[in-house]
Amino acid sequence: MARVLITSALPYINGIKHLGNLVGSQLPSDLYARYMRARGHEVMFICATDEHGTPAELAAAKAGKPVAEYCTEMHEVQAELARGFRLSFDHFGRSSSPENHTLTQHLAGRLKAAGLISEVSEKQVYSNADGRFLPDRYIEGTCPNCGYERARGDQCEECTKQLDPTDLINPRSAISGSTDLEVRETKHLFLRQKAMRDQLRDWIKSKADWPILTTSIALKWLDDGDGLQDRGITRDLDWGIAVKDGENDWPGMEGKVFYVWFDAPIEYIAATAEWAHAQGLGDEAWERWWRTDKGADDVRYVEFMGKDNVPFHTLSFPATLMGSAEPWKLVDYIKSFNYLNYDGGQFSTSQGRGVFMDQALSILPSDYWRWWLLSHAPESSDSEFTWENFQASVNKDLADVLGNLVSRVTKFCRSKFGEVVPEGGTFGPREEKLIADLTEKLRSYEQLMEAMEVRKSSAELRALWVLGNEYLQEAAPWSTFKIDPEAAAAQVRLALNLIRLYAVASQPFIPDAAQTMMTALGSDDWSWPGDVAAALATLPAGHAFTTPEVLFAKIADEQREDWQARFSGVRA
RNA sequence: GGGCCUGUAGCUCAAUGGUUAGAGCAGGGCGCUCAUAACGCCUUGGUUGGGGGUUCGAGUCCCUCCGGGCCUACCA
Repeated sequence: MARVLITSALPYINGIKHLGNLVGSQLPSDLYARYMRARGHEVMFICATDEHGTPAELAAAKAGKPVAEYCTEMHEVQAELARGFRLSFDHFGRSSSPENHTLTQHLAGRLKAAGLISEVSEKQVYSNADGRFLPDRYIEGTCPNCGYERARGDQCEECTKQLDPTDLINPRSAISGSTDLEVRETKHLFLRQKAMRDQLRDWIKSKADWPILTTSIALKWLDDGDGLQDRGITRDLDWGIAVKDGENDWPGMEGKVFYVWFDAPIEYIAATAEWAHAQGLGDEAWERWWRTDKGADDVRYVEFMGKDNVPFHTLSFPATLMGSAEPWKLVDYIKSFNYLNYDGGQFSTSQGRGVFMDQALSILPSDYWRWWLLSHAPESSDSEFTWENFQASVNKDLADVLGNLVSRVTKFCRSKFGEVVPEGGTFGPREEKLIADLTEKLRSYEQLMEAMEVRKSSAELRALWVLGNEYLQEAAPWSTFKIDPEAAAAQVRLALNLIRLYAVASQPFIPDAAQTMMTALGSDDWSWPGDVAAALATLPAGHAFTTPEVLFAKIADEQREDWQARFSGVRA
């Protein structure tokens, strides 16, 4: 048994996430966590809401609520949706937790002691009307290059020229529209990543098994242009983790907070501490996952994220942990994803385009979404959601191939033998062949799941289901029954046991349907089918079962058209 | 501008430089009747975006052109 630490990129707090966010980190990490648990490994699966930063403050202001209250509410909303999608986090924390405050301040203090923090005075735009410093992209104005009137302070989206906010003609606040702006001097802390460049490069180069998407992004940041730059890790905001040197004040940094990208990854660790404390356990309970001097030596740590998060997880966060000179557990494998597009364009939280998690659950059970999203995960390139593809895939894979198999086996048994596993008969060459085929496919499935090959795993699982239909067609117990009822009994006994095997194997993808199958069979035996022949003898003759309702109702054309129309515009 | 990824059947995707480029869906044919008109078997369908090159051999490596996407450090 191994110990596996799994983290999903933290969803930002400012609203309900769309399906593109879900498939990029939370869902595949859940798939992996469920599979690892199913194989008997000890798993710690961590996620949290990322609650700091300017967008959180603005979203709270828009909602007319204090930011702390807004975050508490949105955290609960996101937690409820996570439960709705059956995301099996051991803990779903909050980056605003006391644990994260303590740990972030502690690590900053360690970095300072190691000489890896520099103080830099710089000029930033301050908006008197908004009462805050404005990040570059929250300043709008006319592009001096192309004349586009809604250019942002960091870059003109029209001509793609990179800008400085002071370049803009007629600059104004993107928040309030106010032109009462001024440039003020402010002091910030920088993480001296430049000083750690060689150390980081050596570390990344040692990760030869990482996806190319992950390493190419990291190496580009390390070596592009002038190479890796120091990164500002503080901001002039009210909401966040106060800048401190461990438990001590940091002279000159009063009223400032750490930048969210400094404290967000630290929350992976802090959330594990939150978990320990919530369980009434001591610090050693979480330290054995994160401190190599306290038991984390044998932990395998895997991170899941969308490609936009890669620089922070390959550079800043490792630099933070390495630079602390404390024995923190570093990531062993980073699984990164491309983007899921929606019907010809991008999903967009800010524009309300696409299907959001709450809407998805309001029209169909989570298994439908889990199956489609995972079997179409954007691994090698961006992928696209269309309602036609969703309907076709779900109907064929879930309703026809798996659902109907469960239906035909249980109903046939009920009509000929009653709702008990039938007795008598023996297995012949056909059954031997089935067991051999199942074993081969199952072993392949295990390898793919181990390797986090999400789409390929789903295809292999589906192939496993297909074997059941092929067997039934060949064995044809409905014909056998007429001339040799005992032989038919053996065939049906095998088929019923096959359903249990499918429940176990499918559980990481479609947990609810798997539970329904298991419950219908009157079993609670989730042991992994290491030996397929033995697994197919789990339910003995005479064991009672119930015939389940339709496992997956098909999506009708009218439903699809209705949803297509309903989700064609932007969210209200 | 620079960098990275990507382009394979109508659609979604596979294929350590090595037989005749494969699956699923969709289309066509046959079979079955237990089942959610489901399932099984067979089958049509490709100048691997264009062009050039390296090689005994290229979807794969190199050059170039065309299309799609992402990143480019103060959104997170």
